[in-house]
Amino acid sequence: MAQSERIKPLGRLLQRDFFEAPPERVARLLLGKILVQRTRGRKPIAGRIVEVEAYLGPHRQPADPAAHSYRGPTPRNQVLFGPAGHAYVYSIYGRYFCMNVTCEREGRAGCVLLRALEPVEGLDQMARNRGLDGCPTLLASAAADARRVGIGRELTSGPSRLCQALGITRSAHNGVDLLDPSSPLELRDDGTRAGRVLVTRRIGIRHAVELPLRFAIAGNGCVSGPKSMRRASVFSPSCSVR
DNA sequence: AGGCCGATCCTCT
DNA sequence: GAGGATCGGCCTA
Repeated sequence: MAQSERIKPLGRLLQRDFFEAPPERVARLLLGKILVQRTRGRKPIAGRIVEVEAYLGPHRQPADPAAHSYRGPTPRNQVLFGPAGHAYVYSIYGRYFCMNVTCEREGRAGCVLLRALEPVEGLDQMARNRGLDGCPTLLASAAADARRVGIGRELTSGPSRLCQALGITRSAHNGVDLLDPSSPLELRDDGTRAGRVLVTRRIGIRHAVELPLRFAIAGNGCVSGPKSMRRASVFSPSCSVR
């Protein structure tokens, strides 16, 4: 009974064909899904995906010069050219990691960057992983007030923050299959609908700045970025909120 | 609320 | 040898 109660709220594993589609499509579909991190002998850590960005493979026309795959396969990005539904984890600025989900068939390097989660399970462990456990006030209110107070933003709002909260690293997680029940990282569907979706330009890039490839659950308090990037008017009217 | 800055190191040119 | 899909602290207002 305790087992089924623990597993049920995290839903069922996603299927491969879910990811064998263009990244713009997979990005929207991933909103509301759950990322679960399992470590042997530890309780699972889980968060709901509330913000993502799509990066297009070099086979696309026009190309996406902001994508890591833009100049073709290299040792770092080879996972992107492999099969769909795997984790591409890379290090950035010497201190942090970011996690992507691979899309499309093998040979096509589209992917989706996870930019923010809403904490679902293991909030205390997230706080420890983020180094926030020195603050008793934050820890005490974390579980109950995650949505209202904003501890959720501190924990998992940002591509590197969410990796830190879930203990995701390149050495441990780059290339893992997200659809394998024995994998340390899983993507699951508990039936939650994303609702209205905010569409904007992508954050923090220098090339192809104008493309509307960032997707977030409209109004969700865990979405990252400055306030201007969390409102409905950031991009052209035709693609702001759907 | 928003802007600037430094940390810090791996990857590719 | 340059630069980056970031973050947190500090500043101004």
